[in-house]
Amino acid sequence: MYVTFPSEIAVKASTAPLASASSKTAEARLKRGAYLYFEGDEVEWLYQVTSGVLRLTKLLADGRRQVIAFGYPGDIVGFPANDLHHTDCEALTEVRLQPFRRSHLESGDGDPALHCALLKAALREISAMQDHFMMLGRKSATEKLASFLCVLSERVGEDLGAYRQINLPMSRADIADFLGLTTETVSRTFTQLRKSKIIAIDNIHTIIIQRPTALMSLAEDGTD
Amino acid sequence: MYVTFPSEIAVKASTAPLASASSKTAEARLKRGAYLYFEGDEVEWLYQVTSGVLRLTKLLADGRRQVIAFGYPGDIVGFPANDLHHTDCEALTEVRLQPFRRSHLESGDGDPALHCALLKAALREISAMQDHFMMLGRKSATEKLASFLCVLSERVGEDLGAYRQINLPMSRADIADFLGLTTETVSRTFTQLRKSKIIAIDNIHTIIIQRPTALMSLAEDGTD
DNA sequence: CGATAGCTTGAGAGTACTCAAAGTGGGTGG
DNA sequence: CCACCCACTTTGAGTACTCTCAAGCTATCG
Repeated sequence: MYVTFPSEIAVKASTAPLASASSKTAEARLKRGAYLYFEGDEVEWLYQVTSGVLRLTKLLADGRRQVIAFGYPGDIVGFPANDLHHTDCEALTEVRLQPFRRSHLESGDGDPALHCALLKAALREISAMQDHFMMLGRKSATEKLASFLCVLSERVGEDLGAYRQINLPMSRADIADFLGLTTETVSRTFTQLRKSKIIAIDNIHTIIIQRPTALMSLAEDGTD
Repeated sequence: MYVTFPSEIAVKASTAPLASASSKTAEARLKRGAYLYFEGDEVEWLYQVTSGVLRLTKLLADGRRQVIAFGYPGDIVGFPANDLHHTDCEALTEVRLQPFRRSHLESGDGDPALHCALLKAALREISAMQDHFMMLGRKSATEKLASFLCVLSERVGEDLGAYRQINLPMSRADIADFLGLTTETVSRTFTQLRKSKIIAIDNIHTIIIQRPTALMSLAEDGTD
C-alpha cells in the first residue's frame, strides 16, 4: 500500500484474490513480528496478503530507515529484481498469505491467467509508487499524514455510524519512516488533527475520522 | 533513471538493447521539447531510449510538480497501469527510441524473449523506485544532489583525463522537482560543491567531477 | 505492580523554503 | 553582427517548518 491521493482508482482491483484453482498453494501464516523475507534473500515465492498487515523496509548504512510500503489484504509483495528481494518484510499483525511460485510471474506456462494477474499487479505497483513519489517529494507533514489516513480509511476503514474508524497496527516510527518524517512530527501532527476535531484518537492504534471532508482537503492541498 | 545509491548493480543490464530481430519496429525520433505521451493517454507502445534524454513528470492539482524519472539510453518508459500512461513524458534533447507494442509486455505470444526482457525491466523499475524512496524520504539536499551526480557520472559520464564530465540537459527546476527540493536550494548546493572543489561547473549544463571520492561520501552520508 | 518500550510534549536549532533582486546566456530581430 | 530581450540561474535576507535533544507520560507485558 502506498499513499497517493485520496480516491485512487485501483483499490477494488487490487483487493481481489488472484488464485486460480489450478495454481492454488497452501495458505501461509505469519505471527506478529515474524519476517517473511530479508533484503538480499533469493526470491522463490510471491505472496498476496489475505489478512493482516506487512511492513516492507530498507535500511541505509548509517541506520536511517525507509518504510517502502505496508502490505494490506489484496496487495502482492515479493517482486524480485535480479532474482533477489530488495526489502525486509515483517508481519505487523498475524498475517495470512497466498503464496505463488515466482515462475508464475516469469512465464505463462501452466497458468496464463495467474501470470497475467501478477504482471498487472506489478504494473499497478509501478504506478502507485509514482504517485507516492509526489507525496514524499512535495507534500508537507500535515498533507502526508492526512493522505495516509485517507487512503487507509478507504481501503480498510470501518463504518462507525456517521464516522469512520481505522486501525493502525504500525508504530508512530513506522508511519514516520513511511512518510519521510520523524516520530515527533508524526505525533505532533496527530495531536494537531485531534485538536482541530478532524480525528479522534480512541487509543494509539485506533483513529476515528470525524470530519472526512476536512481530512481530504488537508490531504490535497493542506487547507482546512 | 532513478537516484539510488552510487554503485548500483543493474546499470549494465539496463543499458542493453532489447530488440530481437523478429519484433523490430522502425526507430522513432523526438525533437527537443516534444512530448511522447501525456498522463491519461492510452498506452499502445512502450519505448526503450536509444539516445537522448526524456523527462517523466506528474502534476498536483495546485501546480506542484514531481519529476518521476529521467529516461536515459537503455531505460524503458511507458509501462501501463489500467491501460493508461501515468506521467507526462517530454524530450529534453533530441531523442531516438525503439518502440515495442504493448502486447509484447502483456503476453509472450510471438516473442517470448522480448516479453521476458520487458517484464524484467518492469521488475528492475520497481526495485530502483524503492531505492529512490529512501532518497526522497531520508536524504538531505547535499546528499540528494551528490547522489544524483554520482549516478549520472556512472551511467553517462565521460572520462576527461583524471576527471569525469557529465552533461545535464535538464534545468535546475527539473533537478529540484526530481529530488524534492526548490531550484534555489539546488543552485545553492551546486555552488557549495563548487566552492569545496568537489565539482567544477564548466557551463550550466556541463559539470566536471574533480573529487569523485568526496562526492561519493557526500552521497552516502553527507560527510566530506 | 514495576519495568520498559513507545508516545507525547517542550524548547531550541538548523535546514530548506519564500520572496526578492541581480546576474547570465542563448536566441531573435533589427 | 550586434543589441536587446527573456528565461533561467544565482545570490541574498528573512522566515518557517521540521528536526534534534530532552523530559515526562502512558500503556503494555512480565
